[in-house]
Amino acid sequence: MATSDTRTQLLDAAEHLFAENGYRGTSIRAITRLAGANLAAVGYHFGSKAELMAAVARRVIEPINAAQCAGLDALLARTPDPPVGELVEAFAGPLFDEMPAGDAGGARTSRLIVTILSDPAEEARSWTGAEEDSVRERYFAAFARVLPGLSPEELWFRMRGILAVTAVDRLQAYQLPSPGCVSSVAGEASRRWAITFLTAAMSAPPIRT
Amino acid sequence: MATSDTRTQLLDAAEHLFAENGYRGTSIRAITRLAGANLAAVGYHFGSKAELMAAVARRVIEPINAAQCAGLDALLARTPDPPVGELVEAFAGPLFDEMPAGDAGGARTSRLIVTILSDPAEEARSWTGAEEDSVRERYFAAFARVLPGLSPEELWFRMRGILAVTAVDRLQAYQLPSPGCVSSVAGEASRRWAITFLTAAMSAPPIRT
DNA sequence: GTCTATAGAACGATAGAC
DNA sequence: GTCTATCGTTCTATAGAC
Repeated sequence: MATSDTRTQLLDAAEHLFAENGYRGTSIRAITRLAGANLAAVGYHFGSKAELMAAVARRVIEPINAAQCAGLDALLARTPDPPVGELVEAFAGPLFDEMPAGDAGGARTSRLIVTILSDPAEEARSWTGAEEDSVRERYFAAFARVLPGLSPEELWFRMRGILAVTAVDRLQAYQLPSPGCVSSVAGEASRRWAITFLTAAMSAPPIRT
Repeated sequence: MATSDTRTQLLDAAEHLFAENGYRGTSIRAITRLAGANLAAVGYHFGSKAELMAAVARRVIEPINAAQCAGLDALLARTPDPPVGELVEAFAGPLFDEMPAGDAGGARTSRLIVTILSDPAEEARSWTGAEEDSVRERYFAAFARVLPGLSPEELWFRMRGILAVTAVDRLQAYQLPSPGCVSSVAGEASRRWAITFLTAAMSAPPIRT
């Protein structure tokens, strides 16, 4: 791999800094400094700062997508009507699992995903692709089948609720001061809390329209 | 009020642009241009861009806080153990209500709140104050009373879930492409969906530790 | 209280030597 | 594939006239 260990170093550094400071809060100068590379390296390897961010987003999102997809396949192979809780777990679980790349992982990756989903920069519109959309549509169909009373609109609202709770979880833990009696949270407990919380929420009776 | 209609114009313009483009994505040049004011006006009236944002945040958050507070008072005046659903409504409802300032309101205000809560800029740490913390602690105590089986940590997780679902709702609606069969969402329906979703979630049995 | 003018710093991108 | 050097832009903040 003489062909660019630099490329990977840049991806690692960018993932770290974009998660920490957001897209606009991160300069290519800071990225190349952390990566031990030259200022011009981003332009050479990725073309621009926006394309570097797109590559970072792809690398983080791909394993999550694959796990969501595999989980749904495994579930539907057993039965066409899985319990709501197992659907929730297959959909939300991968968002809590450790990411292969990066060091401390968890919290920072969560923050990166929130950045990808919510950064107001115009460039952000191209950070996610058609694959994520198709996975979400497959889950949408599966949920619709086991929750037949829900209108498509309310079901879509609930699925966005899953994303909100899982993606924002650690971000808000990081920013909001908690009441004195609350000790710091363990990652694995947080995963089970989320599945419980969201399974009950998804199973709520539909609104009468 | 010869003494500065400009001040209000700046607040309105800043609220609009910060919600649309985030803190770093908004320049004081854009703010003063939209406000019809001079470039130096921000420095004169607020001291700096960061202090302007703090003022914007205060103006948006204050009525929400007051409504949350009043709702809890009214509830506890009736009974010390209100139903979970009414606690959820008193806590989350104000986040859905129209804001007095600003024009089109709803969706943009939601995005502004997400910016306030999640902007990675270091300045953002001072955008919320002690009052919001104390309101959250009062709700925390009320929820703890009617949901006695929950550990403080799991309860705190669930309260952050409420904030995540309500605050992120319209933001994600704005950014994620929805499945084809989902038509665009009405604001008032979204409020009832959220209360239903969150009441069921808060009422879920606790995790065995 | 409003304006012009500018200081001073940071940024993304790239041309061209090696 | 890596580096230096720099161009052109944009930003916040502020000094000083009115």
